[in-house]
Amino acid sequence: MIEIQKYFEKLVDLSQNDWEIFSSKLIERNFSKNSIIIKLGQKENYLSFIEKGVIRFSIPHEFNDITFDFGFTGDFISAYQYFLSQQPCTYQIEAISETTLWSVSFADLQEIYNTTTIGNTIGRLASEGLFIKKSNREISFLTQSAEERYLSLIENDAHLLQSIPLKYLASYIGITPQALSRIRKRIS
Amino acid sequence: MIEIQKYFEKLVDLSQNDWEIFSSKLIERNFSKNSIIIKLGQKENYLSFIEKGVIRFSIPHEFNDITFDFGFTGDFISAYQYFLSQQPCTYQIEAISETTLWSVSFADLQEIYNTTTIGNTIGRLASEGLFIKKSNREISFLTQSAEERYLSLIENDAHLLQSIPLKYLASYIGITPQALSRIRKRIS
DNA sequence: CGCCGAGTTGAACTGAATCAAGAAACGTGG
DNA sequence: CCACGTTTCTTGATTCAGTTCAACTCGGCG
Repeated sequence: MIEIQKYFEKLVDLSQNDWEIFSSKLIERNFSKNSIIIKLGQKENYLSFIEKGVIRFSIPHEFNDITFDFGFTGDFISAYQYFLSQQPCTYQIEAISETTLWSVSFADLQEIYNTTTIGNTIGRLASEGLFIKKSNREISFLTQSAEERYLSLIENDAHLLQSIPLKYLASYIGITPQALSRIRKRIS
Repeated sequence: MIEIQKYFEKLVDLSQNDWEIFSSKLIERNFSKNSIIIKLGQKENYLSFIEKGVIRFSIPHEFNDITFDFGFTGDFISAYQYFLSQQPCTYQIEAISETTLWSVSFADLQEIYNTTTIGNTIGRLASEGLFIKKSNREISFLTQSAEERYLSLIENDAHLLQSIPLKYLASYIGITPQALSRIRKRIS
């Protein structure tokens, strides 16, 4: 439970009591490479913290699927709108590498909201962070070329991207694997 | 104050008391066509409801600016991440048509959170709605062509878009005004 | 060993950008 | 209320980034 504790220490002033309540609700979940964390049509019952690993979010589209997001060690992840609404997911989450998650269930999170002073802060930070991530991505689609999007991607997370197949990166950027292969060749 | 009351009646069960507290904090603000609601670099002090009008969000980019969002009658709007963080805005909000807003200040909203049972629901609905809007937009950039994005745009808000100059729509879709002009010609 | 999916490379094609010029609409001042 | 200048929209010609289809290579795995 090292990473998640570090995460909170950096962000908020967590009392011993609050941390004990919160951490007692955390469930460790392990996923092997290429296994599915949330299947299409399932309910999302967890808000999860990535202790270790890389995951991808995808939606089915025509014959392939489209990768629209990644999660790395130290990120909070969830099929968030479906977690909140408790409706079946229209997308899928899977582990790209060996992954360990600390997960809080929907019911336990409600309890945390009610019994700790930090609960609402956690919820707010989660949704705020997700919103900002999507906002930045919107701007990148409007202002950057595919090549520029690729460059800012590797600039931020160069080492993390080693483990991600090119075809997923291409999809995330919004181009075909062929086009990304040529971009890599051109800039190298 | 007709539209905003209708909005809440549809969504949540608002007690007479809560509504009185909430509505007593609402400030009416009027903007003429092409006037600026939030200037670049300003602090966003309000979460606002559009009683009537059309607004656009833009960021400066090279010589023009880029329109990345619109707000219509019945929407909640704010430079939300800057409202939350109380940092200076990196984008601008302006009225495209004659606009009336009902605005709650940051300080008053904190008070509403503390004194009404509905406060947190309002905050959650606001951020949830904003997150879902951005998520849908992300998918549209990954799965749709410019023409398809234009078609789904006019499908949803055909009448509202009459008042919006083509160049803003083009920018929002992610293409040049010339390209949108040609798309319109082709599909008409 | 042979197969299969992932990545690379090539050639033809296409949607959109860019540069440029003209037409239409819009607002402002006389 | 019209005349003028400015901005917005349209249209054309050219260029370019990325798609599509196809063939080939490479590495992992049964």
